[in-house]
Amino acid sequence: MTKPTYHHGNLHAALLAEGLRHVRQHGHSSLGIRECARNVGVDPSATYRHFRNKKDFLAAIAAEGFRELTTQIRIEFDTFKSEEGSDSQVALVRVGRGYITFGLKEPNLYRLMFGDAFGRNDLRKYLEEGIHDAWRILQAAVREGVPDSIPEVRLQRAESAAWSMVHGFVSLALDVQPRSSEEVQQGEIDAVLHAAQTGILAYLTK
Amino acid sequence: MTKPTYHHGNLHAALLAEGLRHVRQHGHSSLGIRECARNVGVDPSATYRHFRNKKDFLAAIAAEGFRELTTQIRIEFDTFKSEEGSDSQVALVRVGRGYITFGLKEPNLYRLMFGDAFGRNDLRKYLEEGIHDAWRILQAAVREGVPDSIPEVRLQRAESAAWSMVHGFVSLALDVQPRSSEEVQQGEIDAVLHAAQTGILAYLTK
DNA sequence: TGCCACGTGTAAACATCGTTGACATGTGAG
DNA sequence: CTCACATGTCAACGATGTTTACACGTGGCA
Repeated sequence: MTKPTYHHGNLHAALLAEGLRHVRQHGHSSLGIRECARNVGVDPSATYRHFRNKKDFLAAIAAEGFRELTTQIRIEFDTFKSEEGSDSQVALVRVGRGYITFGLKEPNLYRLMFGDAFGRNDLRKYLEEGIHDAWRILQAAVREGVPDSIPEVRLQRAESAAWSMVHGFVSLALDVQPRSSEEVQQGEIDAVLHAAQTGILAYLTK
Repeated sequence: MTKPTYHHGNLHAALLAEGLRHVRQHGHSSLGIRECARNVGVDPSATYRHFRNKKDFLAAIAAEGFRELTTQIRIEFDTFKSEEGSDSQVALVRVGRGYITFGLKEPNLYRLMFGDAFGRNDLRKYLEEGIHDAWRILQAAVREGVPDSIPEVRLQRAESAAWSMVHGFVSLALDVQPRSSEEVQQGEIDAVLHAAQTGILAYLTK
Protein backbone atom coordinates (compact mmCIF):
# COMPACT_ATOMS: atom_id res chain seq x y z
CA MET A 1 0.00 0.00 0.00
CA THR A 2 2.62 2.50 1.07
CA LYS A 3 5.79 1.29 -0.61
CA PRO A 4 5.50 -1.96 -2.57
CA THR A 5 9.23 -2.02 -3.11
CA TYR A 6 10.61 -5.52 -2.73
CA HIS A 7 9.83 -9.18 -2.28
CA HIS A 8 6.27 -9.56 -1.11
CA GLY A 9 5.20 -5.99 -0.39
CA ASN A 10 5.54 -4.24 2.91
CA LEU A 11 4.84 -7.06 5.33
CA HIS A 12 5.53 -5.15 8.51
CA ALA A 13 2.83 -2.60 7.78
CA ALA A 14 0.45 -5.19 6.39
CA LEU A 15 0.68 -7.33 9.50
CA LEU A 16 0.23 -4.34 11.76
CA ALA A 17 -2.85 -3.24 9.85
CA GLU A 18 -4.34 -6.70 9.96
CA GLY A 19 -3.57 -7.04 13.68
CA LEU A 20 -5.09 -3.66 14.40
CA ARG A 21 -8.18 -4.58 12.44
CA HIS A 22 -8.59 -7.82 14.33
CA VAL A 23 -8.09 -6.24 17.74
CA ARG A 24 -10.57 -3.48 16.96
CA GLN A 25 -13.13 -6.00 15.82
CA HIS A 26 -12.65 -9.01 18.07
CA GLY A 27 -10.28 -8.05 20.86
CA HIS A 28 -6.68 -9.00 21.48
CA SER A 29 -7.31 -12.28 23.28
CA SER A 30 -8.40 -14.02 20.11
CA LEU A 31 -5.62 -12.60 17.98
CA GLY A 32 -3.20 -15.17 16.59
CA ILE A 33 0.05 -14.92 14.75
CA ARG A 34 -0.95 -17.70 12.40
CA GLU A 35 -4.31 -16.23 11.56
CA CYS A 36 -2.86 -12.78 10.89
CA ALA A 37 -0.25 -14.27 8.61
CA ARG A 38 -2.94 -16.30 6.87
CA ASN A 39 -5.10 -13.24 6.27
CA VAL A 40 -2.14 -11.42 4.81
CA GLY A 41 -1.27 -14.41 2.63
CA VAL A 42 2.07 -15.26 4.11
CA ASP A 43 3.69 -18.02 6.12
CA PRO A 44 3.35 -17.65 9.90
CA SER A 45 7.08 -17.75 10.45
CA ALA A 46 7.53 -14.70 8.23
CA THR A 47 6.06 -12.69 11.09
CA TYR A 48 9.20 -13.30 13.10
CA ARG A 49 11.24 -11.31 10.60
CA HIS A 50 9.35 -8.22 11.74
CA PHE A 51 8.33 -8.88 15.34
CA ARG A 52 10.30 -10.76 17.94
CA ASN A 53 7.26 -12.57 19.28
CA LYS A 54 3.54 -12.24 19.88
CA LYS A 55 3.92 -9.81 22.76
CA ASP A 56 6.09 -7.63 20.62
CA PHE A 57 3.43 -7.66 17.94
CA LEU A 58 0.70 -6.75 20.41
CA ALA A 59 2.80 -3.93 21.79
CA ALA A 60 3.22 -2.48 18.33
CA ILE A 61 -0.54 -2.55 17.84
CA ALA A 62 -1.05 -0.89 21.22
CA ALA A 63 1.40 1.83 20.24
CA GLU A 64 -0.80 2.67 17.28
CA GLY A 65 -3.71 2.91 19.71
CA PHE A 66 -1.82 5.41 21.83
CA ARG A 67 -1.15 7.47 18.74
CA GLU A 68 -4.87 7.62 18.04
CA LEU A 69 -5.69 8.48 21.63
CA THR A 70 -3.16 11.28 21.56
CA THR A 71 -4.63 12.68 18.37
CA GLN A 72 -8.11 12.70 19.85
CA ILE A 73 -7.29 14.51 23.08
CA ARG A 74 -4.90 16.87 21.33
CA ILE A 75 -7.75 18.08 19.17
CA GLU A 76 -9.82 18.77 22.27
CA PHE A 77 -7.01 20.66 23.92
CA ASP A 78 -6.16 22.70 20.85
CA THR A 79 -9.72 23.80 20.18
CA PHE A 80 -10.01 24.72 23.83
CA LYS A 81 -6.92 26.87 23.56
CA SER A 82 -8.19 28.55 20.40
CA GLU A 83 -11.36 29.74 22.10
CA GLU A 84 -10.79 33.22 23.46
CA GLY A 85 -11.53 33.96 27.08
CA SER A 86 -12.43 30.40 27.91
CA ASP A 87 -12.43 29.39 31.55
CA SER A 88 -9.11 27.72 32.14
CA GLN A 89 -10.63 25.23 34.51
CA VAL A 90 -12.60 23.50 31.82
CA ALA A 91 -9.46 22.39 30.01
CA LEU A 92 -9.33 19.21 32.07
CA VAL A 93 -13.01 18.57 31.46
CA ARG A 94 -12.55 18.93 27.73
CA VAL A 95 -9.53 16.69 27.50
CA GLY A 96 -11.04 14.22 29.93
CA ARG A 97 -14.18 13.99 27.86
CA GLY A 98 -12.14 13.34 24.74
CA TYR A 99 -10.23 10.64 26.58
CA ILE A 100 -13.37 8.91 27.77
CA THR A 101 -14.99 9.18 24.37
CA PHE A 102 -12.02 7.46 22.78
CA GLY A 103 -12.09 4.64 25.29
CA LEU A 104 -15.78 3.98 24.83
CA LYS A 105 -15.49 4.12 21.05
CA GLU A 106 -12.56 1.72 20.88
CA PRO A 107 -13.14 -0.72 23.73
CA ASN A 108 -11.01 -3.55 22.36
CA LEU A 109 -8.11 -1.32 21.48
CA TYR A 110 -8.32 0.39 24.85
CA ARG A 111 -8.27 -2.94 26.67
CA LEU A 112 -5.13 -3.91 24.82
CA MET A 113 -3.43 -0.60 25.54
CA PHE A 114 -4.12 -0.63 29.27
CA GLY A 115 -4.27 -4.31 29.99
CA ASP A 116 -1.43 -6.68 30.68
CA ALA A 117 -1.47 -8.52 27.38
CA PHE A 118 2.21 -7.80 26.88
CA GLY A 119 4.94 -7.45 29.44
CA ARG A 120 5.48 -3.77 30.03
CA ASN A 121 9.13 -4.08 30.90
CA ASP A 122 10.62 -5.10 27.57
CA LEU A 123 8.45 -3.12 25.24
CA ARG A 124 9.07 0.37 26.44
CA LYS A 125 10.60 0.74 22.99
CA TYR A 126 7.23 0.90 21.26
CA LEU A 127 5.13 2.32 24.02
CA GLU A 128 7.12 4.90 25.88
CA GLU A 129 6.79 7.44 23.14
CA GLY A 130 3.08 6.95 22.61
CA ILE A 131 2.20 6.99 26.28
CA HIS A 132 4.38 10.00 26.87
CA ASP A 133 2.67 12.05 24.17
CA ALA A 134 -0.79 11.40 25.58
CA TRP A 135 0.50 12.00 29.06
CA ARG A 136 1.88 15.42 28.12
CA ILE A 137 -1.49 16.65 26.95
CA LEU A 138 -3.19 15.55 30.13
CA GLN A 139 -0.44 17.33 32.02
CA ALA A 140 -1.01 20.52 30.12
CA ALA A 141 -4.75 20.33 30.77
CA VAL A 142 -4.23 19.96 34.51
CA ARG A 143 -1.68 22.77 34.64
CA GLU A 144 -3.80 25.12 32.57
CA GLY A 145 -4.39 28.27 34.54
CA VAL A 146 -3.01 27.14 37.88
CA PRO A 147 -0.64 29.55 39.61
CA ASP A 148 3.11 29.03 39.34
CA SER A 149 3.48 28.96 43.08
CA ILE A 150 2.29 25.37 43.35
CA PRO A 151 5.17 22.98 43.94
CA GLU A 152 6.08 20.58 41.16
CA VAL A 153 5.49 17.40 43.11
CA ARG A 154 1.98 18.48 43.90
CA LEU A 155 1.32 19.18 40.27
CA GLN A 156 2.55 15.73 39.36
CA ARG A 157 0.30 14.09 41.87
CA ALA A 158 -2.64 16.08 40.58
CA GLU A 159 -1.86 14.86 37.09
CA SER A 160 -1.62 11.31 38.28
CA ALA A 161 -4.97 11.67 40.02
CA ALA A 162 -6.57 13.14 36.92
CA TRP A 163 -5.41 10.28 34.77
CA SER A 164 -6.57 7.78 37.38
CA MET A 165 -10.05 9.22 37.30
CA VAL A 166 -10.68 9.24 33.57
CA HIS A 167 -8.93 5.94 33.02
CA GLY A 168 -10.78 4.33 35.89
CA PHE A 169 -14.09 5.40 34.48
CA VAL A 170 -13.37 3.92 31.07
CA SER A 171 -11.94 0.75 32.54
CA LEU A 172 -14.93 0.10 34.76
CA ALA A 173 -17.39 0.95 32.02
CA LEU A 174 -15.73 -1.53 29.69
CA ASP A 175 -14.97 -4.46 31.95
CA VAL A 176 -17.01 -4.35 35.12
CA GLN A 177 -20.26 -2.67 34.20
CA PRO A 178 -20.13 -3.59 30.56
CA ARG A 179 -22.43 -1.80 28.16
CA SER A 180 -22.16 -0.26 24.75
CA SER A 181 -20.81 3.24 24.36
CA GLU A 182 -24.30 4.48 23.51
CA GLU A 183 -25.68 3.25 26.80
CA VAL A 184 -23.29 5.24 28.92
CA GLN A 185 -25.24 8.24 30.10
CA GLN A 186 -23.76 11.66 29.49
CA GLY A 187 -24.65 12.42 33.10
CA GLU A 188 -22.31 9.72 34.36
CA ILE A 189 -19.45 11.17 32.39
CA ASP A 190 -20.30 14.68 33.53
CA ALA A 191 -20.29 13.49 37.12
CA VAL A 192 -16.78 12.06 36.97
CA LEU A 193 -15.43 15.02 35.08
CA HIS A 194 -17.01 17.52 37.45
CA ALA A 195 -15.81 15.67 40.51
CA ALA A 196 -12.35 15.28 39.00
CA GLN A 197 -12.00 18.90 38.05
CA THR A 198 -13.17 20.36 41.36
CA GLY A 199 -11.39 17.71 43.40
CA ILE A 200 -8.10 18.29 41.69
CA LEU A 201 -8.39 22.04 41.92
CA ALA A 202 -9.12 21.67 45.62
CA TYR A 203 -6.11 19.42 46.08
CA LEU A 204 -3.86 21.87 44.25
CA THR A 205 -4.96 24.92 46.21
CA LYS A 206 -5.59 23.41 49.60
CA MET B 1 -8.43 -30.23 53.31
CA THR B 2 -11.98 -29.27 54.07
CA LYS B 3 -13.93 -32.46 53.40
CA PRO B 4 -11.87 -35.43 52.18
CA THR B 5 -14.97 -37.45 51.55
CA TYR B 6 -14.76 -39.42 48.34
CA HIS B 7 -12.64 -40.52 45.41
CA HIS B 8 -9.62 -38.31 45.24
CA GLY B 9 -10.35 -35.65 47.81
CA ASN B 10 -12.14 -32.40 47.15
CA LEU B 11 -10.89 -31.58 43.69
CA HIS B 12 -12.96 -28.47 43.15
CA ALA B 13 -11.41 -26.77 46.15
CA ALA B 14 -7.95 -28.14 45.43
CA LEU B 15 -7.97 -26.82 41.88
CA LEU B 16 -9.25 -23.47 43.00
CA ALA B 17 -6.53 -23.21 45.63
CA GLU B 18 -3.84 -24.17 43.15
CA GLY B 19 -5.18 -21.74 40.56
CA LEU B 20 -5.34 -18.96 43.10
CA ARG B 21 -1.80 -19.71 44.18
CA HIS B 22 -0.54 -19.60 40.62
CA VAL B 23 -2.36 -16.38 39.77
CA ARG B 24 -1.07 -14.69 42.92
CA GLN B 25 2.46 -15.74 42.14
CA HIS B 26 2.76 -15.60 38.36
CA GLY B 27 -0.36 -13.90 36.98
CA HIS B 28 -3.30 -15.32 35.11
CA SER B 29 -1.81 -15.23 31.64
CA SER B 30 0.54 -18.09 32.36
CA LEU B 31 -2.06 -20.20 34.13
CA GLY B 32 -2.90 -23.46 32.42
CA ILE B 33 -5.53 -26.09 33.02
CA ARG B 34 -3.03 -28.86 32.41
CA GLU B 35 -0.43 -27.45 34.75
CA CYS B 36 -2.92 -26.92 37.55
CA ALA B 37 -4.18 -30.46 37.18
CA ARG B 38 -0.60 -31.70 37.16
CA ASN B 39 0.26 -29.85 40.36
CA VAL B 40 -2.81 -31.31 42.03
CA GLY B 41 -1.91 -34.78 40.79
CA VAL B 42 -4.88 -35.37 38.57
CA ASP B 43 -5.66 -35.76 34.90
CA PRO B 44 -6.31 -32.49 33.03
CA SER B 45 -9.71 -33.62 31.85
CA ALA B 46 -10.86 -34.08 35.42
CA THR B 47 -10.97 -30.30 35.64
CA TYR B 48 -13.97 -30.27 33.34
CA ARG B 49 -16.04 -32.12 35.93
CA HIS B 50 -15.83 -28.97 38.07
CA PHE B 51 -15.43 -26.08 35.65
CA ARG B 52 -17.02 -25.72 32.24
CA ASN B 53 -13.87 -24.32 30.67
CA LYS B 54 -10.82 -22.21 31.37
CA LYS B 55 -12.72 -18.94 31.50
CA ASP B 56 -15.07 -20.44 34.01
CA PHE B 57 -12.11 -21.49 36.10
CA LEU B 58 -10.56 -18.04 35.95
CA ALA B 59 -13.86 -16.45 36.91
CA ALA B 60 -14.08 -18.66 39.97
CA ILE B 61 -10.60 -17.57 41.00
CA ALA B 62 -11.53 -13.94 40.43
CA ALA B 63 -14.59 -14.40 42.61
CA GLU B 64 -12.33 -15.44 45.46
CA GLY B 65 -10.36 -12.26 44.85
CA PHE B 66 -13.49 -10.18 45.18
CA ARG B 67 -14.25 -11.89 48.44
CA GLU B 68 -10.85 -10.89 49.77
CA LEU B 69 -11.24 -7.34 48.53
CA THR B 70 -14.61 -7.10 50.23
CA THR B 71 -13.17 -8.35 53.48
CA GLN B 72 -10.40 -5.79 53.37
CA ILE B 73 -12.56 -2.74 52.75
CA ARG B 74 -15.26 -3.95 55.10
CA ILE B 75 -12.73 -3.93 57.92
CA GLU B 76 -11.85 -0.34 57.09
CA PHE B 77 -15.46 0.73 57.01
CA ASP B 78 -16.38 -1.05 60.22
CA THR B 79 -13.51 0.36 62.23
CA PHE B 80 -14.40 3.78 60.90
CA LYS B 81 -17.97 3.36 62.09
CA SER B 82 -16.84 2.17 65.50
CA GLU B 83 -14.86 5.33 66.12
CA GLU B 84 -17.05 7.80 67.96
CA GLY B 85 -17.47 11.29 66.58
CA SER B 86 -15.46 10.63 63.48
CA ASP B 87 -15.82 13.00 60.59
CA SER B 88 -18.22 11.33 58.21
CA GLN B 89 -16.37 12.64 55.20
CA VAL B 90 -13.35 10.50 55.84
CA ALA B 91 -15.30 7.29 55.34
CA LEU B 92 -14.57 7.36 51.62
CA VAL B 93 -10.91 8.08 52.28
CA ARG B 94 -10.67 5.12 54.62
CA VAL B 95 -12.40 2.67 52.35
CA GLY B 96 -10.58 4.01 49.33
CA ARG B 97 -7.24 3.54 51.02
CA GLY B 98 -8.14 -0.02 51.89
CA TYR B 99 -9.14 -0.63 48.29
CA ILE B 100 -5.89 0.75 46.92
CA THR B 101 -3.84 -1.14 49.45
CA PHE B 102 -5.44 -4.39 48.41
CA GLY B 103 -4.79 -3.73 44.74
CA LEU B 104 -1.14 -2.91 45.29
CA LYS B 105 -0.64 -5.92 47.53
CA GLU B 106 -2.25 -8.37 45.12
CA PRO B 107 -1.37 -7.05 41.67
CA ASN B 108 -1.84 -10.31 39.80
CA LEU B 109 -5.12 -11.12 41.43
CA TYR B 110 -6.34 -7.60 40.86
CA ARG B 111 -5.43 -7.75 37.19
CA LEU B 112 -7.45 -10.92 36.82
CA MET B 113 -10.44 -9.47 38.64
CA PHE B 114 -10.61 -6.30 36.59
CA GLY B 115 -9.15 -7.42 33.31
CA ASP B 116 -10.87 -9.10 30.43
CA ALA B 117 -9.39 -12.56 30.93
CA PHE B 118 -12.85 -14.09 30.99
CA GLY B 119 -15.99 -13.00 29.20
CA ARG B 120 -18.08 -11.03 31.64
CA ASN B 121 -21.38 -11.97 30.13
CA ASP B 122 -21.58 -15.66 30.97
CA LEU B 123 -19.94 -15.64 34.32
CA ARG B 124 -22.13 -13.31 36.22
CA LYS B 125 -22.92 -16.44 38.20
CA TYR B 126 -19.62 -16.38 40.04
CA LEU B 127 -18.91 -12.72 40.00
CA GLU B 128 -22.11 -10.84 40.50
CA GLU B 129 -22.26 -11.68 44.15
CA GLY B 130 -18.65 -10.85 44.89
CA ILE B 131 -18.66 -7.60 42.97
CA HIS B 132 -21.94 -6.57 44.52
CA ASP B 133 -20.66 -7.04 48.06
CA ALA B 134 -17.63 -4.86 47.47
CA TRP B 135 -19.77 -2.36 45.63
CA ARG B 136 -22.17 -2.04 48.56
CA ILE B 137 -19.41 -1.02 50.92
CA LEU B 138 -18.13 1.64 48.57
CA GLN B 139 -21.72 2.87 48.27
CA ALA B 140 -22.07 3.11 52.01
CA ALA B 141 -18.82 5.02 52.28
CA VAL B 142 -19.93 7.58 49.70
CA ARG B 143 -23.37 7.98 51.28
CA GLU B 144 -21.97 8.31 54.79
CA GLY B 145 -23.16 11.58 56.24
CA VAL B 146 -24.64 13.11 53.11
CA PRO B 147 -28.09 14.66 53.48
CA ASP B 148 -31.14 12.65 52.44
CA SER B 149 -32.27 15.40 50.13
CA ILE B 150 -29.84 14.42 47.42
CA PRO B 151 -31.53 12.57 44.58
CA GLU B 152 -30.78 8.90 44.12
CA VAL B 153 -29.42 9.18 40.60
CA ARG B 154 -26.90 11.72 41.74
CA LEU B 155 -25.79 9.46 44.55
CA GLN B 156 -25.31 6.62 42.12
CA ARG B 157 -23.20 8.74 39.86
CA ALA B 158 -21.10 9.84 42.78
CA GLU B 159 -20.56 6.21 43.70
CA SER B 160 -19.57 5.38 40.16
CA ALA B 161 -17.13 8.27 40.16
CA ALA B 162 -15.63 7.17 43.46
CA TRP B 163 -15.05 3.67 42.21
CA SER B 164 -13.55 5.01 38.99
CA MET B 165 -11.03 7.03 40.92
CA VAL B 166 -9.67 4.37 43.23
CA HIS B 167 -9.78 1.68 40.58
CA GLY B 168 -8.10 3.91 38.05
CA PHE B 169 -5.28 4.64 40.42
CA VAL B 170 -4.59 0.97 41.08
CA SER B 171 -4.91 0.06 37.43
CA LEU B 172 -2.46 2.71 36.29
CA ALA B 173 -0.04 1.94 39.07
CA LEU B 174 -0.01 -1.73 38.12
CA ASP B 175 0.01 -1.65 34.34
CA VAL B 176 1.12 1.72 33.03
CA GLN B 177 3.52 3.09 35.59
CA PRO B 178 4.58 -0.25 36.94
CA ARG B 179 6.39 -0.34 40.22
CA SER B 180 6.30 -2.39 43.34
CA SER B 181 3.79 -1.59 46.04
CA GLU B 182 6.59 -0.28 48.25
CA GLU B 183 7.59 2.30 45.69
CA VAL B 184 4.19 3.92 45.51
CA GLN B 185 4.44 7.05 47.60
CA GLN B 186 1.89 7.61 50.32
CA GLY B 187 1.58 11.13 48.98
CA GLU B 188 0.32 9.91 45.63
CA ILE B 189 -2.40 7.88 47.30
CA ASP B 190 -3.30 10.78 49.56
CA ALA B 191 -3.62 13.03 46.54
CA VAL B 192 -6.14 10.83 44.74
CA LEU B 193 -8.10 10.20 47.90
CA HIS B 194 -8.21 13.88 48.82
CA ALA B 195 -9.22 14.91 45.33
CA ALA B 196 -11.79 12.16 45.15
CA GLN B 197 -13.37 12.97 48.47
CA THR B 198 -13.63 16.74 47.95
CA GLY B 199 -14.58 16.36 44.30
CA ILE B 200 -17.38 13.96 45.03
CA LEU B 201 -18.67 16.03 47.90
CA ALA B 202 -18.68 19.06 45.62
CA TYR B 203 -20.55 17.15 42.96
CA LEU B 204 -23.15 15.96 45.45
CA THR B 205 -23.81 19.37 46.94
CA LYS B 206 -23.36 21.57 43.90
C1' DT C 1 27.52 -7.27 -16.55
C1' DG C 2 28.04 -10.80 -13.19
C1' DC C 3 28.16 -12.40 -8.56
C1' DC C 4 27.41 -12.82 -3.91
C1' DA C 5 25.60 -11.58 0.60
C1' DC C 6 21.84 -10.46 2.97
C1' DG C 7 17.07 -9.38 3.85
C1' DT C 8 13.03 -11.73 3.34
C1' DG C 9 9.58 -15.62 2.85
C1' DT C 10 8.82 -21.00 3.02
C1' DA C 11 8.46 -25.66 4.80
C1' DA C 12 8.50 -28.80 8.32
C1' DA C 13 8.81 -29.90 12.87
C1' DC C 14 8.35 -29.46 18.17
C1' DA C 15 6.25 -28.78 22.40
C1' DT C 16 2.26 -27.28 24.46
C1' DC C 17 -2.37 -26.07 25.07
C1' DG C 18 -7.79 -26.38 25.64
C1' DT C 19 -11.19 -29.52 24.90
C1' DT C 20 -13.77 -33.80 23.89
C1' DG C 21 -15.39 -38.67 23.80
C1' DA C 22 -15.20 -43.31 25.32
C1' DC C 23 -14.00 -45.89 29.09
C1' DA C 24 -12.92 -47.16 34.15
C1' DT C 25 -13.85 -46.89 39.07
C1' DG C 26 -15.26 -45.87 43.57
C1' DT C 27 -19.29 -44.50 46.43
C1' DG C 28 -23.72 -43.90 48.34
C1' DA C 29 -28.77 -44.91 48.03
C1' DG C 30 -32.18 -48.39 47.75
C1' DC D 1 -25.78 -56.43 47.61
C1' DT D 2 -26.37 -53.97 43.61
C1' DC D 3 -26.73 -50.59 40.47
C1' DA D 4 -26.70 -45.83 38.97
C1' DC D 5 -24.16 -41.93 39.00
C1' DA D 6 -20.55 -38.78 40.05
C1' DT D 7 -15.87 -38.55 39.50
C1' DG D 8 -11.33 -39.53 37.40
C1' DT D 9 -8.33 -41.68 33.34
C1' DC D 10 -6.71 -42.29 28.71
C1' DA D 11 -6.09 -41.14 24.10
C1' DA D 12 -6.91 -38.18 20.61
C1' DC D 13 -8.00 -33.77 17.86
C1' DG D 14 -7.15 -29.33 16.23
C1' DA D 15 -4.86 -25.29 17.09
C1' DT D 16 -1.27 -22.29 18.73
C1' DG D 17 3.67 -19.92 19.33
C1' DT D 18 8.15 -20.66 18.07
C1' DT D 19 12.49 -22.55 15.98
C1' DT D 20 15.49 -24.48 12.54
C1' DA D 21 17.09 -25.37 8.05
C1' DC D 22 16.35 -24.07 3.54
C1' DA D 23 14.92 -21.19 -0.83
C1' DC D 24 14.54 -17.11 -3.21
C1' DG D 25 15.24 -12.20 -5.12
C1' DT D 26 17.16 -8.02 -4.89
C1' DG D 27 20.74 -4.44 -4.39
C1' DG D 28 25.59 -3.29 -3.96
C1' DC D 29 30.09 -4.02 -5.51
C1' DA D 30 33.73 -5.82 -8.62
